Amino acid sequence: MTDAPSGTVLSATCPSRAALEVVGSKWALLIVPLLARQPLRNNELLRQVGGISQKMLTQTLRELERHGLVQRIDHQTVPPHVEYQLTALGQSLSEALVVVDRWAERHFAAVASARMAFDRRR
Amino acid sequence: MTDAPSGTVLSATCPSRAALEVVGSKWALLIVPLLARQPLRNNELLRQVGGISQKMLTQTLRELERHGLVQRIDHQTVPPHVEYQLTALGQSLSEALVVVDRWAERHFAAVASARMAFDRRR
DNA sequence: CAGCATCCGGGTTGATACTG
DNA sequence: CAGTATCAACCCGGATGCTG
Repeated sequence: MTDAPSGTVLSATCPSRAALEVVGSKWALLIVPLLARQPLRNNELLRQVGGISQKMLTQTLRELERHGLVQRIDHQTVPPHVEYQLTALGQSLSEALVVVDRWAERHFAAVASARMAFDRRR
Repeated sequence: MTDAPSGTVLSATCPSRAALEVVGSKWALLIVPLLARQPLRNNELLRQVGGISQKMLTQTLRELERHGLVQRIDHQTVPPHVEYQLTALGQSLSEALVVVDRWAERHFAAVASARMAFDRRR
């Protein structure tokens, strides 16, 4: 990402930026809350997160792992048994996301109707 | 988006999904908190949000407006003077986002070092 | 079961130029 | 100042097929 030319401010500041990248991912937003409940395996995630492809799942999980939010636990058995669970850092994030989730649930209707009203007048 | 085949659950549920789209936008996450402080004009946003292009800015603002989060105020003057400010709905969202922002600021270092450690072992 | 490699179509983004 | 239009580049993400 091109770094902010001077004049950029506060919440748009570099530090938050980097961490916000994590949140920017549509799928991460869905996966983290799921894992907050309990560790899950690849296939379970595949099922529970509707509409995600195997590719995107692995990709997102890797990214979450990379950012220290998720821990990959390979039980080293045949057939393979791998579990994903949140790290302490991941859990702290999930607590923040819960707030957003709650907002989404509470205000979903308002957003939907705003959108319909807006689209109608176009 | 292909809708979730049965078996999908809770936070991955339709309602949250739709509202989460708003949050999914990288730029919205930066713009909303900025507007929470005070209404801003196009150019001010362009400056304060580092790295965004005019196109993306307009596009994101339209989307936020469409979702009922931002209100566009055209003062009908020459030269043009347009301000963007959060609606009540937008402000309620910003409160949720503040939590995420705070998380980002607080845990930025941890994320960064996790990433470096991860990348090193590749 | 978990996951990688590959191909590839389409949506998203940036650059540039132009309008009111 | 605020914004649109256009075009090309790029990357995302799905589908498929294969491995341990």
